[in-house]
Amino acid sequence: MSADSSLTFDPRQALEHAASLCERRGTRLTELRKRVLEIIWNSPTPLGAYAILDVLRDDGRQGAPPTVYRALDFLLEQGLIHRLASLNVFTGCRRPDSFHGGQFLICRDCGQVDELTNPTVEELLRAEAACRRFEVLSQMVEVLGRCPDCQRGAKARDR
Amino acid sequence: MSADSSLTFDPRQALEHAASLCERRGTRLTELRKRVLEIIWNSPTPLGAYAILDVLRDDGRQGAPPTVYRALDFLLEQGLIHRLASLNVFTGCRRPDSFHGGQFLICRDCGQVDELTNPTVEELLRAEAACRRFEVLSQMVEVLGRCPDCQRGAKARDR
DNA sequence: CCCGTTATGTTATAAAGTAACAATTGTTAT
DNA sequence: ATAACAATTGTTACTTTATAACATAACGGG
Repeated sequence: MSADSSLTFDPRQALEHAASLCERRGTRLTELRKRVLEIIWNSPTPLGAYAILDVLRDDGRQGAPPTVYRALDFLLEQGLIHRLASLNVFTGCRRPDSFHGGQFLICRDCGQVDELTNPTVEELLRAEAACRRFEVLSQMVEVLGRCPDCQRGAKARDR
Repeated sequence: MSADSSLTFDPRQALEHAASLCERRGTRLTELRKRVLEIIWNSPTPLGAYAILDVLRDDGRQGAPPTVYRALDFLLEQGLIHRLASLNVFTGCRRPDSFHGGQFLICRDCGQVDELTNPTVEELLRAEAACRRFEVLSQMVEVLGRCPDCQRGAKARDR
């Protein structure tokens, strides 16, 4: 029952956290950027840029792709979201305080994502890079598979 | 000077290896598929689908995007190539015998790629997945950074 | 050789991302 | 306050990446 403040799962909490982080850093979490972050956090599964754009338009706001991509770029720079390259989607970061490479379990069937934070993996990769004199800028780990729910679902259908 | 048969670096060797693998498996490495694999292996850096298509057209062969994507799908299924999701490019697999998730060091500046094969990383991720009852289908690790050459280049330019 | 299967050709279109410039808003210095 | 500058957002147009759908051709076992 730990209230680990370094892990965020609740949209509202994530937004507050993001706001205070940006304030501390002197960067501007504008209305648009905040709204995009909110849209991402409100979604049960990661969203693509155009899905986010659709929600913005439902808001009544005008917008085109660059509107979204610029907001996403900002949020990525601030480490508030991650991009899942294998799916071209974006998901809220649960540990926005410390910059880190993303590690994800991605369900092929339902699209839900679980963010891992295994420091050993990160260190091993850093070590591999170091012994090749390779300078690491970012890491990303994406494990594709099936979540427990979807395994059960598939088994049920098999009967 | 080891002749480690499990590691392929030479295009010709890779093609022969691929051919014998497919024969053993009863899958068909057709002319087109073989040519696409050759194009990928001949390139010093990973290629995008449309770059491959350009080479095919230079060959005089007719072709459209599906031509390439279908060949790539086959090669991916056979584990003969990997896809680098962060760059939308494809690179030859150096260990096509054993199916495995890709682990790559990708140079941001020159685009060159080094394939890692760290079993501990793979095991750690499998363990993380297992304790969450997550069934792993594939893994991908992409470390973005700068290769030694490009670090030197940048430093030289800085002077 | 016939027939079902697999592979390739072809056209069209969807989806993802960016370039370039205009308009607006925020910030700073006077 | 307000001019001047910087940062953000709006807008149009376009590029790159990928797939759907259907036609044609090649292959492989009876």
